[in-house]
Amino acid sequence: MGITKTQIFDQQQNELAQFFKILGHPARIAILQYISKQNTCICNDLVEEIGLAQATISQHLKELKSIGLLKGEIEGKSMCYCIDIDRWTALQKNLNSFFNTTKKNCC
Amino acid sequence: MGITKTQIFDQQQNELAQFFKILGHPARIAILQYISKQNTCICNDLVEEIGLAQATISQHLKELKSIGLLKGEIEGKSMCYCIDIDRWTALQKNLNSFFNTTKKNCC
DNA sequence: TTTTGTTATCGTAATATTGCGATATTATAA
DNA sequence: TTATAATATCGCAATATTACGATAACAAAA
Repeated sequence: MGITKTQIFDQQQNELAQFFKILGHPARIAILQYISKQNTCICNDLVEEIGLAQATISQHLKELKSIGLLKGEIEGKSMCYCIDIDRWTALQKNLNSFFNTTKKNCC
Repeated sequence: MGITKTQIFDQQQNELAQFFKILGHPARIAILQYISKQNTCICNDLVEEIGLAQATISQHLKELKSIGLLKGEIEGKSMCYCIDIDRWTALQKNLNSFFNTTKKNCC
């Protein structure tokens, strides 16, 4: 066992859970917060700023990219990772929609 | 390794990540959605509705309770699990605050 | 008191995540 | 071309999560 039974849930539930899951790590929260403070972002900065190994940071960036929250552009010999505003806003809207439609009380 | 280095992040980052993490499972999303549709909630219903074993559902409920999203009241010989509206609203506000303060673009 | 129904907890197996060193890749600089 | 610097990927070890059967706990009904 141990495998999440995604097949018994619908696409909306799986997608929503996936977004939440990716955001559910303090390093990834910290990365997003740090990037949003900068005008440009280089991974190397993050290694010093966050305090995790370069390989680990790279992995977290990859996951944030996987849900479209970050987009990376090659800039010289380093990478410029940026928050994708359109995606960011869409995600926020999505989450709020979940919160607003799922809150009726019962007892 | 494999242990998340919570000590290198601040409380706000860890808490936020914890909320996201708990919401990051389709079964827990489905549970919240189902509860919000009902007027009362009994765990037994959930087992049939969601399609996971009773022990598994109970575990997911426990996690949702751990961040205060659900409160359970004993009602006869079954449990009435409800969404805690105050907590729910506070959490939504919290997440929106994160989204609003963390979105400046760079490139 | 005994039975019955409901939920919680324990123990365990399967899988996923986290983190890092080592190494590959890629682009500029020398 | 050969360094050099930045980022990505691989492989692995440690830990966490997911799921479930078995069983405990507990309250109402018989």
